[in-house]
Amino acid sequence: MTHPARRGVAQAPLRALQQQQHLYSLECALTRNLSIGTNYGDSLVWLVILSSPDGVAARGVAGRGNRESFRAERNSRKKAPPGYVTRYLSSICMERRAASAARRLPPVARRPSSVVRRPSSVVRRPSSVVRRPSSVVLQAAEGGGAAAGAGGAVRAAVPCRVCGDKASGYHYGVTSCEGCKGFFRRSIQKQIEYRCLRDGKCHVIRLNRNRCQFCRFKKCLAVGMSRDSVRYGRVPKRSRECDTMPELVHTENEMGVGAAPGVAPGSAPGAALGAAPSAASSVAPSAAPGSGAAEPPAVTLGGARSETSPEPRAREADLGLEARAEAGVDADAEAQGGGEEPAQELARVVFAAHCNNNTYTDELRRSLYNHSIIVLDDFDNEGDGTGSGEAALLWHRLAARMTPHVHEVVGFAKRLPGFYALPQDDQLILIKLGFFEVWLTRAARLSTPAQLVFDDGTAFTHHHLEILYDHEFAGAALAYVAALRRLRASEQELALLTAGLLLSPHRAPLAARDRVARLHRALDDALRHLAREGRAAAFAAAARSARALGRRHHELLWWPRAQWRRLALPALFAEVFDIPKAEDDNDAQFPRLDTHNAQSLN
Amino acid sequence: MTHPARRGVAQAPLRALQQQQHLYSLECALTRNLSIGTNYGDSLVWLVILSSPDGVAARGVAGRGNRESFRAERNSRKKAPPGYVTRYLSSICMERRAASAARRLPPVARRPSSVVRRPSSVVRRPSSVVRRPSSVVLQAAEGGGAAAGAGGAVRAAVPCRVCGDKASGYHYGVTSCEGCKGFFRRSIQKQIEYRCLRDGKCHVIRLNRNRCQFCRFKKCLAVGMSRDSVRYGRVPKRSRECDTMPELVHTENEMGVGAAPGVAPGSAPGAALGAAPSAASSVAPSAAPGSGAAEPPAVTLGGARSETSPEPRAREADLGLEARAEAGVDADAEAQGGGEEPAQELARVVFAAHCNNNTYTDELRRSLYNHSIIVLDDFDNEGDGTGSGEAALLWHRLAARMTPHVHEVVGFAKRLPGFYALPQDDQLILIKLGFFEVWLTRAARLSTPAQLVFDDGTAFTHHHLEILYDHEFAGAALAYVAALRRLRASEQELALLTAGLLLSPHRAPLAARDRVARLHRALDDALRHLAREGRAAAFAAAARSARALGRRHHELLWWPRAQWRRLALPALFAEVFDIPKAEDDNDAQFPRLDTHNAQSLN
DNA sequence: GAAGTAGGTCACAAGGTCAC
DNA sequence: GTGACCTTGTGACCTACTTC
Ligand SMILES: [Zn+2]
Ligand SMILES: [Zn+2]
Ligand SMILES: [Zn+2]
Ligand SMILES: [Zn+2]
Repeated sequence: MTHPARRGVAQAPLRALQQQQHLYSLECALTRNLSIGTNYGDSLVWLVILSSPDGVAARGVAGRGNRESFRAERNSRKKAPPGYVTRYLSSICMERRAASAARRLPPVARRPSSVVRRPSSVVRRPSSVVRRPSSVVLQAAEGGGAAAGAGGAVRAAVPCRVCGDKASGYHYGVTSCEGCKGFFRRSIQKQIEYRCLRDGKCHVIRLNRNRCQFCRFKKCLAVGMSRDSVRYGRVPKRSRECDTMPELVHTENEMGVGAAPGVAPGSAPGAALGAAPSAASSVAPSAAPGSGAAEPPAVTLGGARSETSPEPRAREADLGLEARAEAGVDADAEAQGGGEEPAQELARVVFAAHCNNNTYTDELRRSLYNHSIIVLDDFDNEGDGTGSGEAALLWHRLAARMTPHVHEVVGFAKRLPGFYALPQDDQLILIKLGFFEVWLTRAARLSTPAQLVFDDGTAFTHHHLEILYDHEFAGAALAYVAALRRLRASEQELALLTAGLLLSPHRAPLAARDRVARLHRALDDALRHLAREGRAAAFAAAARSARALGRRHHELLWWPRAQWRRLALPALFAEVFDIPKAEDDNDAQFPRLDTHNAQSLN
Repeated sequence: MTHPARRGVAQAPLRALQQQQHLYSLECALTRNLSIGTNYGDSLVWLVILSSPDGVAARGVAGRGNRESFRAERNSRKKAPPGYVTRYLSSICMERRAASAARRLPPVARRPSSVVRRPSSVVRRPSSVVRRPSSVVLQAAEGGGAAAGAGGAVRAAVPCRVCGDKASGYHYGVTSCEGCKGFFRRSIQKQIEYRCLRDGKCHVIRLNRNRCQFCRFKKCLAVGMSRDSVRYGRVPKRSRECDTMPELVHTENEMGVGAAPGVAPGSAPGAALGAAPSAASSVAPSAAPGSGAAEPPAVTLGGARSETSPEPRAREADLGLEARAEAGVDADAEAQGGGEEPAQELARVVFAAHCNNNTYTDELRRSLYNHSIIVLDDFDNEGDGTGSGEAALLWHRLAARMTPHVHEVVGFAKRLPGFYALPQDDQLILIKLGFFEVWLTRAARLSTPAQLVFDDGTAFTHHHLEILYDHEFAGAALAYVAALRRLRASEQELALLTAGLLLSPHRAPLAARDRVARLHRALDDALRHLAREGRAAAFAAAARSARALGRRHHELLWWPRAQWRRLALPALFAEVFDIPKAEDDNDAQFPRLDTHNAQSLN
């Protein structure tokens, strides 16, 4: 665990005290829960509260058998030059044995040929140190092999998440090319200040990546490059793909909800998995139309909708299925827990988890509205001059209100059947990437089509969201909220919906993807069972929208990531969103992007 | 649950806080504290890793049906339906009883406070053991649902003493991860000489362990890694828990220290562990990093003196270590609650309350400094133009870090003998007006004469304070902090001092002023008793300073009070400081008069 | 044997280089 | 400034060996 995946996604500072006693009783936990209601600060409390005796760790990996090893590992020989690909689509099968055995095999003789290599370079190295010949050799070998493989053809290269060029490995936490790797390194080494001459929305692709440093760097941050995400050393064996699940990782950013045209800067096809070909294909289409001048983005866009479901499943846009809520949804009433069928059983458990870890209730909403607490802060009337300052303030306001919910979501997740048994890294990944989606979904309860209302009665309007993120996202988020409201989902449905968002098997590098997929399916079934009629489709659409928003949100985090030092956001908040923070490093700081255009206040 | 409660809470967090809290058993409280202790505690990783769903144990995916596993779940849920609601109100009632009952008994019970307390430390491992990660198999074990109840099997991941990553075993005498093990091996194999590019105080954690070899190696040595500490072969049956002991070693180079001896920054004095010392010495020279140059020297604290106390229990002891020794207080020691004289008895109770509700411990301080986490945000380098914007941001940063402590102070107050019996309004007043003073006093533990350090490692300098308040106040606050540090107060003394600040009879409109006065006097006596010599006078002076600061602070709050709408600070924070907030005007539901309530008290 | 660690291995990525 | 190429450190896994 830990390693690769987590490293990338997770930042774990406080590990220091790892130990934890456990003597809390459930009572205690529940009780404690009460206090959480309030905002802020409960943080730590939760930690303990939820702890179980023995603390822990349930790491996944099925009990006995490792589930059959699917394709027996593609053998040690790395396929294409870069073997990283695999990393993303990790698999669970942990057959240590098998793997090792395999690897142990013919290490394949690496021919020393290359040793000779250009002497010149060697010479200049001042560093004394004994140099390991072996490595050199290897490298050389690699090179050669790679070339060959490439020629072999099909092994399509994995694309750089930033510019789409052929990636050379996993750099700074992201599959990227040499160019972007170098660029990012230089950027963080010296305090460079970039500036975009245009609107700060340049599309970054291989052909024009050097045209706007600002946007390139921004993109780097958006896809998650960070010094904190570096992964050293050999990549854990386990990460191997198994059951395909071609779900692309990120990539398609539909986010269609808002109806707004997706921006899709993130493009960077996540690599359809072993399907080198597939990846290629995905690209192709795009290329065709645009003639490729400078718009690879088109790709994503197109992909957005198409993607998996060609069928009429309500597009998120239509999420607004409206649909009468009645539908006897509350069926759940039979909580009496008799021997019901699994779906119901599951629904009940999830619902319980939801109730115990959620503050955005209808009741709260009523309370807020009743007292007409909803307050639109007249923030905007204030100094708008300093775009950056405004954004900073807003991020803090957001963080202050969102942070407490991290605990809730974690608590919720932990009570979801099967979640706790997943590898810890997976748990972290799921939470980090799913948090926003779940939060937004929950917040929808309180919100209105025009504003996102927090549990303390304050709210953010489209204007605020626009400053925080960008115009499109603001619109999409509010649209999602509105659509969800129109759905009039019951708490039970919401519970299942959010649970599904959390246990989303599509998240990038999940080690136990299949298990997650199974859990997800179960949740899906339960939701479908609960929501009769067309509502099921509506929920599915909502989930898609939420995911798209989540992906986009993740990218839009580039701003706070770049400004982290100045913002100094709450630790937990920073952690969930992979925003660097003081504890993480003492030196290197990110270059400051000029905040102006950086923001999409246009 | 939650909801209902939350509603209430939302309206009056503080009040709610007060009311609840109590029903937790001491156990619970203590436990909770644990996590809090580390402050850092609030990390996502921790949230996920350390806890398990409430009591529910992890359950693997059952053979085939996830459904299966799902089913298992519920028994844990003792309360019927998601018992939401009601919980809040009832709890309040109950708590009344419970509270009184609790209070009534001899505080004695608090036994192991010491033991439990200190989180990080050591003892942790309840169960068996450290299972090396490699044994993946083991991990998998939990597959069966049944396991849950048993609670067996699951073991927490043991952290690397050097970087906090997951340890893979006991290497070179220290529980460490593969990375650190390999790093240390290479380091001692080839005589490498590392150099720190900074001040030699880099915080070493998984995320940045590769950024500074010098500091990593230093840390390795500090925690006791050494070639001759190796332990071969199977581990003797029972010797288990011992290996953790070493803990204290560390390098506590409290600020003061660092500068001092110029040498061995890390020095790892005590090195409770065997081997370490020798190694350490060897390093120091090479590095001689700090060379004192840029240290925050001045600080009086001789710090280094530190522990050495071999015995295990000492650890948390160091908590109060210093003074404590002489005072013979040794609180816990006598936990057995013998019939001591009232003053001591009181001191003990207060100390316990303090320990259970305070994050600003010496340990944390050591940890922060040790890792030189202290980060001066370069905020000021940013746009200073917008004074207002800057201030707003700073207020948010302050609030984000201060808010969590409101809970602590409330918790502390509630455990103070007599406090809970006071009229609720008095309780509120005391807390509202005393909070800042108590907080500042506690924060002094971490701070330096030049900056106010928060528990997340970030800090505010005079400059920042000046922006928040004003020049004079900034200076006075820092001066107070410095003075307090010079006093070298033990935790026991600090506990009594802060208790006195809280139970200050001079606060404006107290209904039960006389009672408060009485309580205050008792505390005062206890403090005087504890602090012999002239220290008593010093403490009295400190208390006066604190009060003065508190008053001034209250006045200086005019700014955030006036700007509340734009700031939208966290609810709890706003409440303690009587800053208007959205919910407040609901009754009036309309106008936003800025200054509005605020002056309720005083 | 079983349990458990030092050391070795070598896939991999951070950084440095230096023609462009 | 960029990025193909190279050097070197890292750390996941193993093997060999030690101690119970
Ligand atoms: Zn690229
Ligand atoms: Zn641009
Ligand atoms: Zn380590
Ligand atoms: Zn260093």
